[in-house]
Amino acid sequence: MIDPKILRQATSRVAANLLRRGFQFDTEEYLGLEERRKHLQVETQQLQSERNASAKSVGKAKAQGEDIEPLLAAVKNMGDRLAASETALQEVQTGLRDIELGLPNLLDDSVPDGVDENDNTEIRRWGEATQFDFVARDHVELGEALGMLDFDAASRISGSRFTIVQGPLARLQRALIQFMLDTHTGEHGYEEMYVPYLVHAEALVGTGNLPKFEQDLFKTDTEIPYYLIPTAEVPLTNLARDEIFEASQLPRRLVAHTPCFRSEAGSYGKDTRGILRQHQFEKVELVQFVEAGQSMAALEELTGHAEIILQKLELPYRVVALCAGDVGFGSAKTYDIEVWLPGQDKYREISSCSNYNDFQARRMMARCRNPDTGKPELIHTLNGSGIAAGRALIAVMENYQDADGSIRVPVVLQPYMGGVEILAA
RNA sequence: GGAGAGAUGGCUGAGUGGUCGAAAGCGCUCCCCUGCUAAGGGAGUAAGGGCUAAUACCCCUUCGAGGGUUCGAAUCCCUCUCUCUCCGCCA
Repeated sequence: MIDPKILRQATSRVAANLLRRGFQFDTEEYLGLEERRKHLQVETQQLQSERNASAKSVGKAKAQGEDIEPLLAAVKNMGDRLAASETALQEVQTGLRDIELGLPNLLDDSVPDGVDENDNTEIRRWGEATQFDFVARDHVELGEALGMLDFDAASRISGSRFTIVQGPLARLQRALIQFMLDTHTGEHGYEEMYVPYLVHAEALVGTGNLPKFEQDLFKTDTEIPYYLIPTAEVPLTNLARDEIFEASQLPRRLVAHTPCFRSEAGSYGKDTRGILRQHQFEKVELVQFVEAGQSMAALEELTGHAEIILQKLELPYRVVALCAGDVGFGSAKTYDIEVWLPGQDKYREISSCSNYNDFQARRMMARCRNPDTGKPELIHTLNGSGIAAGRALIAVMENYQDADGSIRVPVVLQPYMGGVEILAA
């Protein structure tokens, strides 16, 4: 959520910023409601104040044994006026909140202009696109030939966009996850967390997934609905909900491995081959809580933490800064890390690192006590994939393939593979 | 799944219709005293919001959440959620 104060004091500036995303902010509607809100709120609070004063005087008179009937008569109609005013106010406030919850975050000034992924800016590259002296196979071909990826079985069990990973390849995915967790906890100062995979709606409102993106989520039809998490960002970031941290507790760095569940509504026909885009995939997620003012530096740092995973795996990648039109709803600035996939002969997203500044913090009341003023202030939240394990598995398969279709195990993963160095049929 | 108890400020814990946003203690902050790794005295110490140039006044809201009764609700009524204890079941 954008700071309501900024919203009402600098409405046109906000609208101009959001327009960079291609988002049309109806300022007329907003300002109209805001004007009504102000009027109604002042009026309601005035009536409440009168109500309180008269109730107090009734109590006082009664305590002194005076006749309270005249007093009661005097305030008789006040209740109705107050109730009407309160109802009207609440309606307007609900309307305003709906608008505010639907507004994307303000973009940071450093975000490049552009409308879609074609306008993203490459920041840096690491490594050289892998070359083979044979025709590179993609992970589907490799996995099926090895007998370690089974799409038919998965579709019989669950339908499309699911996969069965078998044997050593399943272990390789687990090795990737273990390796990532160990690296982030051991070398980057993150605390490992185990978190719920089912959350209630409020948690998703906090991160910005609701109310706008319900169609992307899986939802249970239990009496109290649960949503399957689309990313560990949701439970991890919500750990800051209603908290007031001491400055000494920040920055707080959290990491969790979870499965992620996405309905992929609206992505029909896109990436239908292989395990690139699944309803269920494994991911190691990084989240940071930092003081306002620290978040841009933290974004660089967090992105670096994700990059190191790829460097240690010796997988070539590039980092791109998402352009204004491609930055996600709640993010102020996002870097994507794209790994080289020989099977597709291009770079594909394997991590997305975002600075949400106070956007999520405001929705979930996540604060930190300013040591100078003693007052609570909103923290900034960041998150990034560190990294997507399913896609990392693809990247390892395709970059480490040999002419005979076998797959070498990256050196850093070998300790996690019980000495296995090659996956072969 | 069955039975019972509970949910109050950073913590413990009073408060069953009227100056209660809330006693007391602990903790914390500041000041005073004190020649010693301590004790004593005093003051202060919730969050959100409105108004505003203002982090100044003033005002509103909040005692798990949501409704209701009332001139007035932490206190009474209803619904829900969560926590704890016991029984059953279970990984």
